[in-house]
Amino acid sequence: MIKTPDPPRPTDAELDILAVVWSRGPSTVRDVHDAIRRRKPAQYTTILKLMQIMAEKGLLRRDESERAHVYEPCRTKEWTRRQLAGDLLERAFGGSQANFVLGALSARKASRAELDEIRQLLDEYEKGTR
Amino acid sequence: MIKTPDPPRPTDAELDILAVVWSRGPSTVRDVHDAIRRRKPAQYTTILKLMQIMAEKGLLRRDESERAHVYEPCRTKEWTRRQLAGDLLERAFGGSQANFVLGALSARKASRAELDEIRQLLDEYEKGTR
DNA sequence: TTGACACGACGAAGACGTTCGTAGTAAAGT
DNA sequence: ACTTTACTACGAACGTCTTCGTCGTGTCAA
Repeated sequence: MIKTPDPPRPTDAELDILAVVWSRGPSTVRDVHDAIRRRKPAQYTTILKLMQIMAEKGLLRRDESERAHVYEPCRTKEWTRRQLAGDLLERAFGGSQANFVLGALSARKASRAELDEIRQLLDEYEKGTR
Repeated sequence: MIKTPDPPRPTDAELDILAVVWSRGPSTVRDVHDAIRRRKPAQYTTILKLMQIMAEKGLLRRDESERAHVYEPCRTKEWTRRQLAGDLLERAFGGSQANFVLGALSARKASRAELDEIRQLLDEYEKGTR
């Protein structure tokens, strides 16, 4: 059984691309380029090169059966988010989840609905680990 | 009134140094080097260079009145954590604080005490914004 | 068939991050 | 006085990230 090694933490530009693929599903370079272009100027070949590198790194996998290759993430959104959150949690928050949450709340004002959502999430989490 | 521009996001190596200064308070290069050395091999001049660069960037400020310069953060731990959390929140979690919290919880099992701490934090947060 | 177009491959440049060796200098010990 | 030690400063090397231009090739329409 082949154990694919964990891909490295995505860089900033790579995360932008992942965000597009997460929301769009399997995408071509053109799809991603069009999406990113809406928010900031970017050359097509820049996105292409990045996605090729991401495929090498194991962040994306690609289907070459069509002329325009179709890319999708190797790892789920949840897996990658967990890695990123865990990394920041350890490195900047000393592993304190409470401080981590406080960081998120102080970064941006949370709505009432959002707070309720978090509370519900905590309840379910506790239920699951009990 | 002079408005010092926000310093850039600290890099990985820079965050290691900030973590030391956060826990130790104002420190010399030697202090930081000794602390970091305990966890991984590092040359003294590597730490020195990094801290000099951090001072240029506005991440650290230094007091040169003593022979061994004393460094301290320009921004509070809380400010920097807020920046880092906010950055990751937007870029990897689409701004969803609930998903952000879920990421933290799934990265590492939370103890009962930690969950309670988070709940209390939510209550106080809501009280403060009401 | 030929021209316009879309696509992937590739190389290279420039910025940045990280590491370390060397040099210069002041202080402290012998 | 002289040597050793503890600092800072600096430059250089190396890798990584990001960006872009160019090339070759396949596709489609006139």
